[in-house]
Amino acid sequence: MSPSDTDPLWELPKPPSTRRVPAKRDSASRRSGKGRRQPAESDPIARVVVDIPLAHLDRTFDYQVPREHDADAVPGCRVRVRFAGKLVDGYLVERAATTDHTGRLSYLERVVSRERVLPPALLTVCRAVARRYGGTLADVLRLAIPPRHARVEAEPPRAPAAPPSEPSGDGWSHYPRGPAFAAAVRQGRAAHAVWQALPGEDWPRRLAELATIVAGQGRGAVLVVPDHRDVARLYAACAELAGADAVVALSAGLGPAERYRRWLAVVRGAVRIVVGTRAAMFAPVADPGLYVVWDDGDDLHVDPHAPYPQVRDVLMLRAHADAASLLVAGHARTAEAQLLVETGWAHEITPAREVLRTRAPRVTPTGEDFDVARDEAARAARLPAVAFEAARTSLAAGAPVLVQVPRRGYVPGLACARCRTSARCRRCAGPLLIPGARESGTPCCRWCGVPDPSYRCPACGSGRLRAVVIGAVRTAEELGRAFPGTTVRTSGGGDVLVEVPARPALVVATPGAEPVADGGYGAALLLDGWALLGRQDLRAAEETLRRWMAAATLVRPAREGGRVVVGAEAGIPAVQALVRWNPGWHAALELAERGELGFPPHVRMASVEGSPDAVAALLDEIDLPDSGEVLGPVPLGEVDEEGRAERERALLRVPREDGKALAEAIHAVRGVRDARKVAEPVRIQLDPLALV
DNA sequence: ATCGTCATTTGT
DNA sequence: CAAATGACGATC
Repeated sequence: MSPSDTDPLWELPKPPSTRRVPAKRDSASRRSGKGRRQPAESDPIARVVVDIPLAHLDRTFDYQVPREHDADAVPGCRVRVRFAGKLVDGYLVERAATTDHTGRLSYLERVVSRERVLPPALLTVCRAVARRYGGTLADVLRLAIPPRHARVEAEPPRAPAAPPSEPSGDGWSHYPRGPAFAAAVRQGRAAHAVWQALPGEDWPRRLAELATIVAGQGRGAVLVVPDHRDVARLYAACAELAGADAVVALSAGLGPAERYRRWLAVVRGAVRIVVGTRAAMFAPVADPGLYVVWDDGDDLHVDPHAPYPQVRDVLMLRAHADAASLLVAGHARTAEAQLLVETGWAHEITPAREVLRTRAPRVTPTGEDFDVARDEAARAARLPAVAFEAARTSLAAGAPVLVQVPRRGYVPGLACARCRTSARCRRCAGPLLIPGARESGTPCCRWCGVPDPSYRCPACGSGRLRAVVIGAVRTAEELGRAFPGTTVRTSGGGDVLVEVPARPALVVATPGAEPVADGGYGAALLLDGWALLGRQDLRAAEETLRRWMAAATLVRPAREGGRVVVGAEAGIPAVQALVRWNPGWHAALELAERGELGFPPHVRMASVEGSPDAVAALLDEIDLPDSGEVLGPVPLGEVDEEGRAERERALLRVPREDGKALAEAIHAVRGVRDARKVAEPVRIQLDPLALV
């Protein structure tokens, strides 16, 4: 403690004096020195979570509360404590009268501020998330609580918003179960639903209606979307309906001051509706009544920091803990969401078939043997005739055309040369690849490493395999030449358009970066289906459909001429699902298939990644439940002549019901390794999204 | 980083 | 056999 803490005059300039300064410092330091500190009279013990990411220190530690900090040391506040000789940050989670600790207790070094940044409900959530992922509470708290900004904390607090008047929620009448869900939310019942939005649906408005209903009841709502463009749209809708003072937007890139300012408004209970990207999944709204995740299949919903929590899963934990409603929403549907439906945990909210017919665009598949357009320039761009015609018609009608092109950098995989079925390992059903990304050689399983020199396609019996390579991205220029005189705009990478006007233009976008078109696109061309579907990833089909639907939903209804041309064979389930606009059917298929192959979400998996020695050591130490399996390890990245790589990965697999045991095993093995100060890092991720 | 514990070495 | 030294592990 510095003298300035006990002597308010310390830092003021002092008149010249003959008094000896050291004498004054002596008395000040003695007053605050260790020997002189007195414990608070009531509840002198503070239980503290220290901000140290070591698994064996993942518990609370007891300290004494010095009498002078008695009033400030409130549960949930930030503190500084001396821990093993070092000053570290921590959170005071509880005041108590007694301690179990037998040794001497240190005093809290400092109460950073009285602000209760870790209220009990947030602590409960963070503990649950840490348990769920086999991670530490300190790691989760870092994701959940933004860094302090002292000046912002000292500002006058934001005035609490008055409950907004309730909207009608009529927009939900297009969905047979929609009104019932809205009513359940209004009545404060814990309703769970998986919502499939209509094509062209004003989904920000629909979600804003639900959030406003909840806020109207004086309760809170947390709505999480993939990126900041979605945040902007959803925030605007909520602010319009509930009033700007009832809503905050939380997204990355706000800057530390503004981020903390808005977050403080939430934790202080001044706002009822939080709209944000993934970090907002922890937003500590008061009295939560509704949690929403939009487009839960988007990989942006996984936080890239340990323990890598996923938004849908965290919101499920919260909804359960708070007896709040949960809405898993999107145009498409993940296998995980389908599991919620099939187990009866959630109801599905799907559009009425007759409404769907009036809203969906007309979808035309065009496989590999398409008729190339006769037009010379279109031929050069390798445009199928139907695609060329659809685009030309749209442009002639004055409407923009969306062209979806894949991002670069997908890992090529192997598929049957005849029927295109993905090649999978016969032992563990992992994806087959030729090591070293070479043209020829023996295919090996990417998961368990077992070579399969005599692979035969289980679907058609063919023994020939072909690499599914990513086709060259058609450049905007190439397309532009097929439509001379047409404006070509691009959206993707670091340069993402939010909206385009209702004028003729070609809009070339990568998945996830499609701008919204004023009045809708006249057509969308989804031309690189093979590139998307051919990715050697567990989620390739689901992900492809999700991206197609995200693009197709921006197109006008068929009866207004809206057309979607998809560059893939009509027989492929994902194409069928798009044509019939039935993502639920596809998700059910996907889920069933994953069940047969022993994949998530029927099982829980964890990936273990690091140097070969480190991975081997960890696999040796981990105490898996009897039902657990180890797949691999297999090399990652470049492989030398003997098939060795710098890094390896193994997968752990358990039946779903043993997920808890898997998380506990991961936490335990981390504890042992951290305690031994094993330097070699191993990345352990539960429920990894990519299982390439 | 620092402290306490416990085993080992050293001094009587 | 007691005191000094040091390795180790927990860390309030």
